[in-house]
Amino acid sequence: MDNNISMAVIKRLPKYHRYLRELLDRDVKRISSKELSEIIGFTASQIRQDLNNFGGFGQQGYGYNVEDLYKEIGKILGLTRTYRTVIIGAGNLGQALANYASFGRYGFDLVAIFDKNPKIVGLEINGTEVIDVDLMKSFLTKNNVDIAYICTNRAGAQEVADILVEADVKAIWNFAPVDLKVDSDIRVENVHLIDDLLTLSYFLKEKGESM
Amino acid sequence: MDNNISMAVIKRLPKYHRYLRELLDRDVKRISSKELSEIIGFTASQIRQDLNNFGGFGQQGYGYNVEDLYKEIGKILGLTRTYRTVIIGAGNLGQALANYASFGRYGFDLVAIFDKNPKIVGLEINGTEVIDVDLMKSFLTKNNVDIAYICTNRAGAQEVADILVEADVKAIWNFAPVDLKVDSDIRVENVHLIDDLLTLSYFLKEKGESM
DNA sequence: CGGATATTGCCAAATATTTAACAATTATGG
DNA sequence: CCATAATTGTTAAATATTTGGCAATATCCG
Repeated sequence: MDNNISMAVIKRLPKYHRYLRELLDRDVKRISSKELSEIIGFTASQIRQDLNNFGGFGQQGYGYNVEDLYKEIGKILGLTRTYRTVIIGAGNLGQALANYASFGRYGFDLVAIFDKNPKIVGLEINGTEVIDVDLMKSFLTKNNVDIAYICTNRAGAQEVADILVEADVKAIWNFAPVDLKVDSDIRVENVHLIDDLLTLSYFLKEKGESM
Repeated sequence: MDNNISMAVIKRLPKYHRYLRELLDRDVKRISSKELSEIIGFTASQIRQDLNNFGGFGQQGYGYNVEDLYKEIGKILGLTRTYRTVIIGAGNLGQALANYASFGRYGFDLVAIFDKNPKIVGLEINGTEVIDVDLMKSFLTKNNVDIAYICTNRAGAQEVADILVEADVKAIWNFAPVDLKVDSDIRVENVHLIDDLLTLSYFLKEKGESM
């Protein structure tokens, strides 16, 4: 249906979703591309163009119905169903993600956490059990898992990814500081937190300080 | 000096830095744009064009000296000095960031962690003391701080940001799920982790599953 | 040490993305 | 119920980004 939508547009959709949610919470019923433009920071033209990739959700002379648009974007983003997720690596980051309640609110259900540290295996983190990573493959084949969050260190990440691919997990959200190489029909989002810091320092270096 | 470099280029620099580091670790002395292209996934032409925004680092018939190029990109990214950083909010994410050793390796030194929870105030996390957030402003004015990582919840983030601006912090790395509004001469990177998940679900919804 | 080969830096062409403009349509207020 | 104002969807123009092509120059090897 909606193919050849540019990545630039897709990456803006979550932001629309977020701002519409906020408007909804403030009981705003309607909004024009011009008003939305002022709060979201895109041009009105871009907003109209973006939305029109998916359909004519607005009405001339009126604008967009906030609730309808929110729901439509939710549909486009695939938020009409739930996703089964697992975390691999229960270190600081893995635990932080496990405790992040928001993900659940969007329909991303955490069904298991895997770790190799025997001191952690068996514990519960935010209601989800930590399982020995050696049991991961058998768990994954028995339980249909959609998304895996890789929170291992650099060394373990590729090996984990290979198992995930074999077990037919659909998508990987990778926090290990390496770009994973996987079969092309599995979706991967690599997060390199350090990259953001380097962007900041790029801009900071000029504004000097202690030079 | 190097102004009007496009954001697209700047956002690719950390990736060059990362791959060059890896080549350096593998003792690779020289690399051509063509070879680099194969491992990093950009076109050779783009690599040459990107690098030429900052100077002619290569040599015809030879390619690029890995070590030199790594150092040059480090300079461009501002990695020739250290940056004083603080974390606000010692919840799961704040603690995860505090424990992330890599940041220190790049020269981002954590000098304080702030929290309002009296049970946590006074503790040390990875060698850095947790200080009552009420003392933050006075701390910031006494200690020159470059970058603040906001790891509070949504509600507290904007208030914290206002204090940071007043105390003349140079940059903010914001993990609270809100787009901060700040004075334009302070650099802000907003991280919305949930956005990545929504991008994944966007692509997953088509490939159906439990449909 | 010279010719064949490799490879950059740069410019131009091709694509992609964003912005502007406006006709068509709808709401709104008297 | 009509005239005015608002606002979309869409097309075209303007920008930005990426890719291709190639002269200039350096390496490499016999």
